[in-house]
Amino acid sequence: MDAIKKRSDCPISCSLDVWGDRWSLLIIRDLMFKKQCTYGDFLKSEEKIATNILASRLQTLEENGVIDKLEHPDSKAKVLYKLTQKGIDLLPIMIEINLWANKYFDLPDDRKAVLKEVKKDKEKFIRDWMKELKKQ
Amino acid sequence: MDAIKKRSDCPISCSLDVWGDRWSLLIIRDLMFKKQCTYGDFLKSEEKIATNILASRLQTLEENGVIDKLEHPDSKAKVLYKLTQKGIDLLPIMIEINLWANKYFDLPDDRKAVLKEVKKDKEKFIRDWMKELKKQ
DNA sequence: AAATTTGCTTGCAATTTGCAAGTACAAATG
DNA sequence: CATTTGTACTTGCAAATTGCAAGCAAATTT
Repeated sequence: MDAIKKRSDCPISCSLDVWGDRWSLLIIRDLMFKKQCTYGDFLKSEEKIATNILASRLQTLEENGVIDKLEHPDSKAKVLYKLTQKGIDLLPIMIEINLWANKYFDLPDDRKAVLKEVKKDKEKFIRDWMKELKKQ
Repeated sequence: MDAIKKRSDCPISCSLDVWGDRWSLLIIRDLMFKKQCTYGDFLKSEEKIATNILASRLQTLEENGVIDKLEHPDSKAKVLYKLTQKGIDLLPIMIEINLWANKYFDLPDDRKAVLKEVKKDKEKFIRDWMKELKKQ
């Protein structure tokens, strides 16, 4: 549906064409924290994404190979969304966004605590978290 | 004009509220490569941003302290835009986006070459480039 | 069998985008 | 010094996107 409409060959531009809107990275964030989410999980997030926007973003992210849909083990009515390797590889970007935000916004204490950990050994943190995300 | 309409206290969400649209990071990219740009320079970029969108984004980025306007030494008709420290601090995010894009898109050769350099010593690359950006 | 949950889709008003044209001021040109 | 050109925007408007509310079909629970 959302055809591939590359604006240029610039890496930043290409990346933005995939996830450069106000919502996609929040979906990806949810999947990084929670590993797997249902449609309803995304709707429950703090930012209150509209259901039609969510459906549209999930489709685009899937079409671009960033996320995957899979059957829920408990119920055919539910759908599980998870990150692909391409999605998992966005983790370093996520971390850097967090670190930037930590410098320029006043974040909730629990977030600040995590970022303190990140700073101790960024490489290791990313490596460990990626391993976690790949587990399933 | 664009009032501060935070969707949540999440660092990703706060960051997206500042530069999370299809154009802002391209403006920031231009400033990272070229250090200083005029209004016309931005318009010349490959992605062909519309002039009204450009004006609106420059204003929002300035209001959020990411970029600064300054007088052009040669002419009062020209305006120079540059990154603030807050803008310069987006460099690690930019680098990670580049590295991700390098893994999943086929980039122009010159870009690939730079990223090969980056990978040799990411920390140093960022440090050196930041120093360059701070020079003026 | 009826009610509820789940993952969407549909309709529509409001906002945002994108294109084209216009404007005001500065600077260069003749 | 009058006119053209350059620079940084603004304005108008159609088209696309967003966001809210309601609807819907299949699966599950009661």
